Amino acid sequence: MKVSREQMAENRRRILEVAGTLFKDKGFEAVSVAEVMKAAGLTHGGFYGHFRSKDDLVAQALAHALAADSFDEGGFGDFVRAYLAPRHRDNPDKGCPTAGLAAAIRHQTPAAKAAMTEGLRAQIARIEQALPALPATEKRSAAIGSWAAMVGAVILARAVDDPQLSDELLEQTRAWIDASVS
Amino acid sequence: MKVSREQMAENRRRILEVAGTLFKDKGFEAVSVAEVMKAAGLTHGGFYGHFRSKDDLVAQALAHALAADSFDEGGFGDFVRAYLAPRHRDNPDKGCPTAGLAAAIRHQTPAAKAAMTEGLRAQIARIEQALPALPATEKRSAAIGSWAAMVGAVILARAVDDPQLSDELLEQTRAWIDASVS
DNA sequence: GGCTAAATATGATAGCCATCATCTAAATGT
DNA sequence: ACATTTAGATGATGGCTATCATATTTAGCC
Repeated sequence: MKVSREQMAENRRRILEVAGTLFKDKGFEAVSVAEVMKAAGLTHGGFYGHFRSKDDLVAQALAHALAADSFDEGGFGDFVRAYLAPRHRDNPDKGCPTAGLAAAIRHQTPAAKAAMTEGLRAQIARIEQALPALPATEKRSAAIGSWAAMVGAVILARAVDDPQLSDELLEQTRAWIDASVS
Repeated sequence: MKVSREQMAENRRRILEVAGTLFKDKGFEAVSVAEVMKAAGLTHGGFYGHFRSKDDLVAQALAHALAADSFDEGGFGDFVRAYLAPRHRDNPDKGCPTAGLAAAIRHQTPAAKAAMTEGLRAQIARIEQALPALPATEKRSAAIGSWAAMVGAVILARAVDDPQLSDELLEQTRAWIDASVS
């Protein structure tokens, strides 16, 4: 049945939202179009009214998720602490799309790569802003280096079986960033 | 047709090897059992004589790849330079299995996670060995932090569309690690 | 209020893939 | 040399999934 314009717009937004969390949780390939639609409260048929293909959904959901991704107030130290926390590690679906999806982008379409590139650029800029005062050259490398370390640490912490080692990865990476930034 | 014991052992080794490079190149899900067997010079039928399932292959290929992963001579500085090089970024199939596969481990079986855990432990120990003299506490966090940064930087550099930004990610991460370790 | 277009639902279709069954032929042990 | 065992080849099968065709219902417009 047809729905109102706003309904449709909200359906679309919900599809993007739900797709983002599902993708972060299970990966692009492990989530079917039908699953996304069902999670959005719809059936699979309407999908191609909203998106040209699953690849199109992937690219748009990624752009959507990365756009929402921002600094939740607080300074750089708070951000690092929250990012490298067990709570973040243990909830990929609610967490950073870069940590959850960056590695999979390599196998996606150019549009998805473009979205990731923009998201990354923005994130580096945000970190540069938030970083304690430093000479410009050092600031750039501190922003990039610490962001790489944060993303890498969360990915590794999620890949590991042993909770103790996993905790240590987060904690030591935090210590290392703290030490390097001050 | 039956082959000699050694033939079979070598076939098995080749399957593991080839599976490792294919997985690193295209991801676990994008590589079919038949494709692995074909790349190893066999047909798909014999597969289940060697492995219980594709998941079993994944776990064993991962363990195999991580075991081969070692320090190619040289000190810590040389290692970081080679790891954060365009050559490494551009050849995932020949590169570090951690950078290529760590993020996908989260969706794999417990056996695969165990293999990754062991590989990671060994790698951290190797870095601790290679690291310039430092107090023990700092050494541990430097090993973990720099490894997280290296893995994260390569993953991000591979996810990005813009070659200039990608190069910068590698270069600045290297600079940041250099600065932090000395 | 009725007409039309559009959003979603229902119901195929076709391709891919992991796994299994069966066959073939060569290696191994006697 | 022969019998037996077994690695690998060939050829299904069943399940899943992206995508498309068609039907239905209702919003948006006159």
